[in-house]
Amino acid sequence: MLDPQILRNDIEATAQKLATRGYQLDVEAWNELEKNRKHYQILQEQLQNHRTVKSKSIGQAKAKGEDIAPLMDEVKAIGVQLDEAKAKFEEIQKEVQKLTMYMPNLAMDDVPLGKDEEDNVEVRKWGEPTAFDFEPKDHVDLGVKNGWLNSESAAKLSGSRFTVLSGTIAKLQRVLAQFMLDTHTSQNGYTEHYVPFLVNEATMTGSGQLPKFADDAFITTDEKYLIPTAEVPLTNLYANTIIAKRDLPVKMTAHTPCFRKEAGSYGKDTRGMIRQHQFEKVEMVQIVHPQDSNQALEDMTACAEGILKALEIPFRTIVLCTGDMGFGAAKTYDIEVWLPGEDQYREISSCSNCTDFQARRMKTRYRDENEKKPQLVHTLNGSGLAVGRCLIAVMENYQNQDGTIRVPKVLQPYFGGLEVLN
RNA sequence: GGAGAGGUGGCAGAGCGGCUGAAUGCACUGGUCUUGAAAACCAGCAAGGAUUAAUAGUCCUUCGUGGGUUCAAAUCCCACCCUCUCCGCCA
Repeated sequence: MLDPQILRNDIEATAQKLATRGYQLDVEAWNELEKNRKHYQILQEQLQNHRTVKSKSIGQAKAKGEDIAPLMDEVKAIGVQLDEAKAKFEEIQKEVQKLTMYMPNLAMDDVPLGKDEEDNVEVRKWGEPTAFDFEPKDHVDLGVKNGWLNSESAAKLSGSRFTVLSGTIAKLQRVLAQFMLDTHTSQNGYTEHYVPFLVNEATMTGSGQLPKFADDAFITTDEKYLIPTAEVPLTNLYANTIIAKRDLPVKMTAHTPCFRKEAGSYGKDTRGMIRQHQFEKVEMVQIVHPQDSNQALEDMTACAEGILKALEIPFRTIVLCTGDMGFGAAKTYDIEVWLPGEDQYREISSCSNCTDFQARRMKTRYRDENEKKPQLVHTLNGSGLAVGRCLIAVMENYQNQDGTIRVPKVLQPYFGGLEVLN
């Protein structure tokens, strides 16, 4: 949610900024709505005040043994007016809510302007696309050939966009997640958490998935949502909380499955396990002082990159343009890993600074002795990394001509020294 | 799933129709005392919102959530949610 103050006092500039993100705000209609809001809010509060004052005088009159009948009639009349004003105000508030809850965050000034992924800008590149002296296969061919990967079985069990992993590849995925978690907790200062995979509506709203993206999430019969990312439970751990300034920054990580309907991507990435309804991810979340969020984004992105460097897999990092960023983000870096099977870079991590956008929805604040009131924190989240896609990246980059896969050096201890999977 | 108890400020905990945004204690902040600290004593200390140039003042809201009764609700009624204890079931 945006700061209501800027929507009142700086509507023109805000509308322009929103436009860079593909959100068209009808300024005239907004101003009209805002005018009404102000009128009815003031009216309602005044009537409320009148009633309270009069009601109290009834108590006093009664104590003195005076006749209270005329006073009671008067208060009753105020009550009727109040109910009317209240109803009107609530109606307006609902409209305001409807607009503000669907407005994306504002982009930071250094985010490149653009319409879609075509306008994203590469900021750095690590390594060169892996060279092979044979024609590299993609993860599907490698997986099916070795009995590691089976989408027919998954379809039988569940439907499309699911995969069954078997044998050493199933273990490789587990090991990758563990390696990531170990790295973030022992080297990067994150605290590991185990969190619920089903959350309530308030939690999904706090981090921005609802109400706008209801169609992307799986909902259970008792109104719980399957988490689309661990960002949701991790960030909301601090919903409705005032954090002491000395406890910032909070750095959390978790390994969870993620569930997504992929409603908007029919026919896209249907081959293999690039885009699934269920996938594993290690997530990083930071809650920081507003002054520190820019630096925290750089640090977090470096932590995600660090995993790929340790695995020795080539990647590049891009900064998303205004039009391609997610709803709650003010600035986002995507890390794209090289996939020989596709002969292109594919997203494996997305690290975002959400500034105070989620904090305002969640009411997450920090207390500074120098400030009179608690202030909103900034929140950040980033994949560190998408485990399923990382599995693909290892398979494709570490493949041998005979279809076996070499184990990256840093993972070998997890396999008891094993160097090749077959 | 069944029975019972309960949800009040950062925490603990009173209040059970108007004088209660809420006693008291702890924690926290400032001060007195002290070489310094502790103790003691004094003072302060909820959040959100509207208005406003204002972090000045004024006003509104909030005692789990949502409804209801009433001139007036933390306090009475109803529904729901959550927590705890016991029983049942179960990895």
